[in-house]
Amino acid sequence: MVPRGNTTSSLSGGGAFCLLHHLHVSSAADEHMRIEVPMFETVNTSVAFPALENDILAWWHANQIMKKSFAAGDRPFIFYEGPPTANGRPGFHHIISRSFKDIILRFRSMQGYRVIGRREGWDTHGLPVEIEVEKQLGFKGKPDIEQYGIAAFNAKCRESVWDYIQEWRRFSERIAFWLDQDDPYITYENWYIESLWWIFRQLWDRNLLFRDYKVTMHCPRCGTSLSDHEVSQGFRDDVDDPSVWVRFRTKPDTSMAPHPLAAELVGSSFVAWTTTPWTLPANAALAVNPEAEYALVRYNGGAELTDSAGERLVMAAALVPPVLGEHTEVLKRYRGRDLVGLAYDQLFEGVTAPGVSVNDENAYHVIADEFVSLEDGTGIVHIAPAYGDLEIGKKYDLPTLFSVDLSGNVLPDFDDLGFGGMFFKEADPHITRNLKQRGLLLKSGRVQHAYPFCWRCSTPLLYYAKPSWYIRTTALKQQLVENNQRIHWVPGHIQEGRFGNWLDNNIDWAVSRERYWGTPLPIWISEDGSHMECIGSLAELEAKTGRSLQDLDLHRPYVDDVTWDDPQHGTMRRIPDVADCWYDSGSMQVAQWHYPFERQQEFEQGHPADYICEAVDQTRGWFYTLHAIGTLLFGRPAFNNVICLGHILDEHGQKMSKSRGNVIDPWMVFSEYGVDALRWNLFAAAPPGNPRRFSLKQVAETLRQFMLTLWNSYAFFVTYANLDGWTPPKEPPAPDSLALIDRWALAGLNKLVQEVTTNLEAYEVTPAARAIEQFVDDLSNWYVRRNRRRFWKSEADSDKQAAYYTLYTCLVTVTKLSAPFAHSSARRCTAIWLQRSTRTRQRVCICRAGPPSTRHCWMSNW
RNA sequence: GGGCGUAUAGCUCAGCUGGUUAGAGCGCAAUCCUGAUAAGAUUGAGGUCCCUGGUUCGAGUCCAGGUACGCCCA
Repeated sequence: MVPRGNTTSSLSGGGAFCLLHHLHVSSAADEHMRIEVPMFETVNTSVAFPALENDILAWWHANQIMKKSFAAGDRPFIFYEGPPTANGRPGFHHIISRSFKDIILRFRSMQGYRVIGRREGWDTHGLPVEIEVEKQLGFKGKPDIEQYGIAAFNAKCRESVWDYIQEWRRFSERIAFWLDQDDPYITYENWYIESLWWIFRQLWDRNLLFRDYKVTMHCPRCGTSLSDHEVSQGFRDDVDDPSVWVRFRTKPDTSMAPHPLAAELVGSSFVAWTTTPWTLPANAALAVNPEAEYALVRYNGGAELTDSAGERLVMAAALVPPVLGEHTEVLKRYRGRDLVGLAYDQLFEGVTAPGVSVNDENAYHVIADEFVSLEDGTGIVHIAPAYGDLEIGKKYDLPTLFSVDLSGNVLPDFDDLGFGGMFFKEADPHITRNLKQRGLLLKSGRVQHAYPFCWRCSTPLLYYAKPSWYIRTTALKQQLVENNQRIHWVPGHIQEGRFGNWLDNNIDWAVSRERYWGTPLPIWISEDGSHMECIGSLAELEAKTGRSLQDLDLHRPYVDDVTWDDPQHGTMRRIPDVADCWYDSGSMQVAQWHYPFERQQEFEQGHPADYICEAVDQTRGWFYTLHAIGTLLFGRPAFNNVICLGHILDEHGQKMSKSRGNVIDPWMVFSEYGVDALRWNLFAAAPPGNPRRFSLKQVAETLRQFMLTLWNSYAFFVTYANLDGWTPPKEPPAPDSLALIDRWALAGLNKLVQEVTTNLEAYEVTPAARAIEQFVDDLSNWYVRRNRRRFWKSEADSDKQAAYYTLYTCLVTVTKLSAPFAHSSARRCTAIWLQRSTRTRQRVCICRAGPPSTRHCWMSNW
């Protein structure tokens, strides 16, 4: 029979007790009633762990164990919960991160710490949410949203983030991950946003928040720039793209002081290579490497040269053979810098941004710059400032010309040429054909290379020069690097490796998004564009407008309606941008307390975190934004210890994904094997930093090899202890009354306690779990087997007492040690020990049972 | 193209600062045991420690180059 005591009452009234031989109940009226109850609750060897775990869950609920546990402890231990978004279901990988979070927190609780920050956190803003709602409403892009109305759209977003909240809670509870549900931090709350504004204001005041025209990766479908970490998630190798070599015909120089080479190059062409024909109408210059050698060659379309055949082309000398083949004749050689200033005929009529007049004096000339490489292409680079070459454009004062708009469609100016209005990728062949018809296409082909796509919607991205807001992280790069040295990383190589390298190559953080559902950037700009203000609190905004804004929803569109008149600069209006949602989550170190407006003490006590844990994909996500904001605001790291988890793979080493159909349903595992076996397997099977091959076979094996071995060791003990009416002695027996093998077991136990404690304190979970496994194996298959006769014999001599004492001590201690790992079963077992040994019928939560102790005499005397 | 990581028995993994004949569990074969066991004991089969070169008296371990895979960056 499975023990089913999910309440205290079932323990006293359970039928199991009637089976015991020594049970004798005298009159209830008798004050000195002798109840020879069995000391230990009987243990069923055919235990069903899932049922047992559910009983424990019910008991937790009934007795508010979670709350009691949160309130216990004195020394603070700070944890930051990385907020998930509840608009998707919790999956298998969440079991790993939540289990690795939980084990450290439980361990620290048992050591007497009070865990701060053990609360739910919900990441509610951002493109992922918007995309989900757009899908739901059948939208294709931003115009649909505008038409639908921002207010209504954002209301949908606000709802949508709670779609799976109940499932998340059920899930977290089932895997025994305790979070305070009554005090969650939610990134869309006004109070949370106010803290985010405060941070922006701090950065603003220190000139760390700025606007700049920079080339961003722009998703034409989502209508927004993507941050680097978003872009990086969408790179695809082997993207098939056009590869075209284009003739740029030299232009006769009719000026007063003609270029020295102009005359001899009349009638020849520069050859440039590109994989993005759609940028050619935006061409503003051609760039050569100043030091490289260029050649004027005669070329006859690849055919053998005859006396007068062929055209004359200019390109890097070293690249002539790979590009043009062997049938060429070099007529002349030049240094790159000698070509500077030569003019060429523009391919298309350039289009400037509406209302912008540009100086095109410098356009359509050759420039020279070190960045030009000779590794591929022709050594002559086509420059389109608007689509990636903005820095060069600035440097050489080139006009910024456009060929496609922010929706990715070719501008209507090109309607006459037949490709106006086309999506830029579709326009490629039309542009190529146009060049061919005009004799400007030297050759074309296809190329496989890496190209970025939107990580959400798989639309090819555009490099696009747009005004954006940045956090100037590069200004504190040195400090970012130094603070990283103070963080304890598990596994250690992340520190110098992945994270360290990322910091070494730090670039400013593009923090603005031209979207709707997010934290509005608290920047107001005057009508004439000459004056900007950053608002750091609601009170400040009220002061500006002179009215109460207590009922204002700080989201768009409501916040956009808040304006005021500046006496010098006219009406101040908010810029339309919202914040990158990584800014929201990275700021939780401040905003989860609504600091500095409320809960100042909790913030001060709770920064930095002692411990965080997420998967390796957060290196450039949450780990980074936490670190960046911590360093920018407070000059110190935001966290001191971090376990960085590898990804979960299926048993064949393939990534688990819906499309592959190899996703394991967590609930199936819970009901089949139970959470404890699963958790134990995750802790013990492989180090957490490695990618993890997972199979159900492994869980089954953990259940058999470890869980049941431990359980049955209990069962053995309970069976005989109850038969003998054995009770734990108040004082441990003298070491010399113990048999050698007893002392061997206790010494091993002693070592185990130290090993597990040391490892968990170093955030090394796997060695700790493996040590327990080894000990349990030794205990069951060596100690118990060797000593069975001592428990069987009828006389209750000191030898028997010693055996009971030894086994009891080992089991109780192992139970405590394993409580942070496999909480339900451990707690279940502990209930058996503790409640009976103290003769109370109160169940005691093992987290509050105190840490396991070591006895030095065991170490020295066996 | 660059960075980080991984590569040890059929499978999952140990092998610390170089040091006898490279280990464990599972799986496999045989024998035994089983009065807590979904167990266990003993024995056995099973290894080019990814490859190549180098340092060394000695390399799974250190160095260089390469291959494959994973993740990240461009």
